[in-house]
Amino acid sequence: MTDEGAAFKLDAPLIVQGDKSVLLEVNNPHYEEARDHLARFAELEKSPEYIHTYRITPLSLWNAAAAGMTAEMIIEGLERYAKYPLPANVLVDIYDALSRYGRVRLVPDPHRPDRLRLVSDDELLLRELAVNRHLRPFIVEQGGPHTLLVPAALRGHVKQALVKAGYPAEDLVGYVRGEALPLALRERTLGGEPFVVRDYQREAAAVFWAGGSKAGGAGVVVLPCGAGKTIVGMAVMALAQCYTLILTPSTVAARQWKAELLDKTTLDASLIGEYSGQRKEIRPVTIATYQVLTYRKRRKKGQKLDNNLSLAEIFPNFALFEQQNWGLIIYDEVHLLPAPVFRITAELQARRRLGLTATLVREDGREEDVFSLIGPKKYDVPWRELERYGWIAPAICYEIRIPLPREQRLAYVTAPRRRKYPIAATNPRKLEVLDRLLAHHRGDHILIIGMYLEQLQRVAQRYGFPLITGRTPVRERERLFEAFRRGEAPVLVVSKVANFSIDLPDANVAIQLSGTFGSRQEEAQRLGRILRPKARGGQAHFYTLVSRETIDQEYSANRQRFLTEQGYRYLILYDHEIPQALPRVEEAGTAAGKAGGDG
DNA sequence: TATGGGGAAA
DNA sequence: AATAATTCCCCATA
Repeated sequence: MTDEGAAFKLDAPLIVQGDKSVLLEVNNPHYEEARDHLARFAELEKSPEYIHTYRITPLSLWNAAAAGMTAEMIIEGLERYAKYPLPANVLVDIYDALSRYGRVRLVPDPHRPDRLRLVSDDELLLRELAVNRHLRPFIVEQGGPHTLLVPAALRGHVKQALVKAGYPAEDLVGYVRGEALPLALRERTLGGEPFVVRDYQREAAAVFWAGGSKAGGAGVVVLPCGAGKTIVGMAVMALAQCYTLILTPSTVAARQWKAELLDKTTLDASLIGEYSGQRKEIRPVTIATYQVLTYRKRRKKGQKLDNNLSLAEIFPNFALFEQQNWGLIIYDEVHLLPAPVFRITAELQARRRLGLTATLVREDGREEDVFSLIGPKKYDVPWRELERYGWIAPAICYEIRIPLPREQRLAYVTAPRRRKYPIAATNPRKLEVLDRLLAHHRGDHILIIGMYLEQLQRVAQRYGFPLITGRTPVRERERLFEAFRRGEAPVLVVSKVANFSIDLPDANVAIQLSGTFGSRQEEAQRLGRILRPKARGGQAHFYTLVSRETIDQEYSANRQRFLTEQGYRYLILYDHEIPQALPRVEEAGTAAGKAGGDG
């Protein structure tokens, strides 16, 4: 740092621009501190090799405000890490956004249970909102100079409108208690291991719960993969002591929740139900999949539009929300929440809602709905905090660029658009690099992942590794996973077998031969779930092999962003640098990931 | 109660 | 935007 008060600090990592984008230098010694600060109030937009771009938006600032940040904290941090003085308009906009948060409050109307009062000290603001095009449809009447009256049933819709209008409300209407359900966290798991809730997990639960007050009870806890979001959920359940509905992205996740609840809480198995395609149990604690909820009756030929149908008619399983007096609804992986569940959530504003996720960014861009309908961000923890205590150890990610041999190159350039990707993805030179990576990682637990079955079959045959695809029966999968876990079959070739969730064993190396078109978001999440560092100290590695100068390489840009968002280091290497540029396996744990591979 | 086909999702 | 594989749901059949 140069002397204070100076206009330029050229060794600082950030450039804050007038359009509210923020550039962050990756190779700066203060990169990690600056990233941890930025991540609290800005969204990562792009993350190529050297410069990451973040964007400060009203929504990202409101989330920061909800999690307890002030404008001063945000600005102080920006000033600390910025090369140049902050543009004046950025300062103004930060103060402005933070001052807007909570300037209007939604409170009960003591005389009319069917009404809510939208109140503010700012008379003029209320007048403005009364005629605002988003909000106007919901206003029943003016209830005095500091009050607008809105229908209680439209609580969620009113909050959505207020976000659109630029004045997110603090919701102080309160919640129903729900049917009581006594439960506690256990001090030892079923296996007899001591079970201790980590400080940040306890704190996240406490901040969400806010002593049971109306100020708490709805919002999102953001924690990286592997940081124990389920435990935060259980800790909240232990505070709430009520019937709880848990929504998860898959049946496997649902069963993991059940196993965790049995393992770490005093709940008896008879109190926990699974509501999925296979089972329809409704118990005091019920775990349902998003998919079973969003199931629609097949439409008859004649009827095309759902216009005249109520939500409950379109989605018969939404009835679940009414079948118990739920006091708490937990939305696991809230960034994957399907759109129809937002619609029902708008009607459920009187129930406490906890969202759990590693990232607020959604691929469909509906972050606003998470904010207004589930709730704002209540808690997050900087990466380095978690890493320092060894709670998480994100893998190092390598993108290895491999030229396309002349023959395939020819086919590639002449192929129609839709044939290009398969040609690039199945580049035969990828197998040579794979050879070298396998040699480099001899003795490790390696997963080879791809999306073209033919390519995977070739790999499996070449080395005699077992192959698992969607068609592999569950029993067979389990047998192979078990062999993998025991080290009898240290390398497994897998197609994009289902979220990897079927109890896929931990690996410390994953090699992706061809990427998926699906959600990068999910891809990044999966990675967190499967890549655990070997024993203690050993670093986990993720390699993506892409064909150089093809759309294969283009597609990886998105993946990069999501991986960086989840806290992974991302390095780009070229095929001829393998394996020299890789950290040696024995010292991988200590080699801080700077493999030094610049093209 | 298990199995398989069809369809939708994302 | 496009793309391939896979899951999960329901329902029909045994």
